[in-house]
Amino acid sequence: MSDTFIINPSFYKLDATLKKLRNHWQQAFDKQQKDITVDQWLVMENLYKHTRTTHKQLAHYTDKDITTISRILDLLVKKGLVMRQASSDDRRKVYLELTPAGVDKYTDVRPLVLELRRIGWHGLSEKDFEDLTRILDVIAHNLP
Amino acid sequence: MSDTFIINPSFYKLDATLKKLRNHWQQAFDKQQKDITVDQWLVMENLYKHTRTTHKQLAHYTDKDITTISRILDLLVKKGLVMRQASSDDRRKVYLELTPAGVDKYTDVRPLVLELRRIGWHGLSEKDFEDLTRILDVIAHNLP
DNA sequence: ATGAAATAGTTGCTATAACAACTATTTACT
DNA sequence: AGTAAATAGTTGTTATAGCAACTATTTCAT
Repeated sequence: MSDTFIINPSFYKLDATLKKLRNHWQQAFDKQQKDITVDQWLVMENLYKHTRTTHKQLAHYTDKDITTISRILDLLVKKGLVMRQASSDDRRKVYLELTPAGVDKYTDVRPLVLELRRIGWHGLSEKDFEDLTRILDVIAHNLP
Repeated sequence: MSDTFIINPSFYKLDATLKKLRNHWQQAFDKQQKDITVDQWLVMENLYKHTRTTHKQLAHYTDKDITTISRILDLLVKKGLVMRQASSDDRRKVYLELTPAGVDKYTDVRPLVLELRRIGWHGLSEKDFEDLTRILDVIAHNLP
């Protein structure tokens, strides 16, 4: 990689694209009155996929800080979409579960999310997807 | 783009990589006691490049919300790195300028930033850089 | 010339992000 | 057994992000 590219900002474009993507998703959520944020959706998606999950595991799945997970869950619990259940085998642990209302919310929002992904990838090939994945992996791997 | 890829989360990996990148930069800044955040650095870099800039222009350069710019500048002004100057031709406008201390900070931090970019791009080719740029542009262009 | 609309910037509010400090509990060591 | 270390989770604080509402000023329309 020559210095020409070192001169260019490296995370600026990533940041700008991600913000645009996130805002587009959020506006679509808001327009359809889903009453949920993009990150709350990401958390719920993982709770749907992984049952009997702890805060720590969820933080790993979503690549979020455990403190951030704790606060997002506060909001989801307040909305009645998620339940916290104290573990009996290890009393430090708290298991997380979507409530019936949470499952309803998931099935309600899911089609919109698939459509948004379709829009985001429009005009890109599978090779592009693989390249993007690989490049991001290399960047992440370059960091300790 | 087949449905296989639609199933995969689209912004999750972008978000995860960006967070890792940003944290690595921040930790490097902190370790060398640069006493500045990554986004504050991005703002200063643009103020160095573009003289007599307004808040609005700076928001455009950095792809940040003007309210975010307003608050980042509050911090930079408090640190004595940036000066706000009321415009005489249009009294709504405020011109921004690095103070001498701000220029010193810029020249102090700049080499570290170049090194961090070098690390981030390690193992990637110029073609990778071009592909990444193109793919991100297509994604951004897919959104209204 | 005057009122409406547009523009530049700030402030209030809520959400996400990261670090540090904290509580409670469990595991490991001797 | 008893203490130290590790682990799960919460809370406090600061920064960034975005929206809405606001002030002050300028431009536009008639």
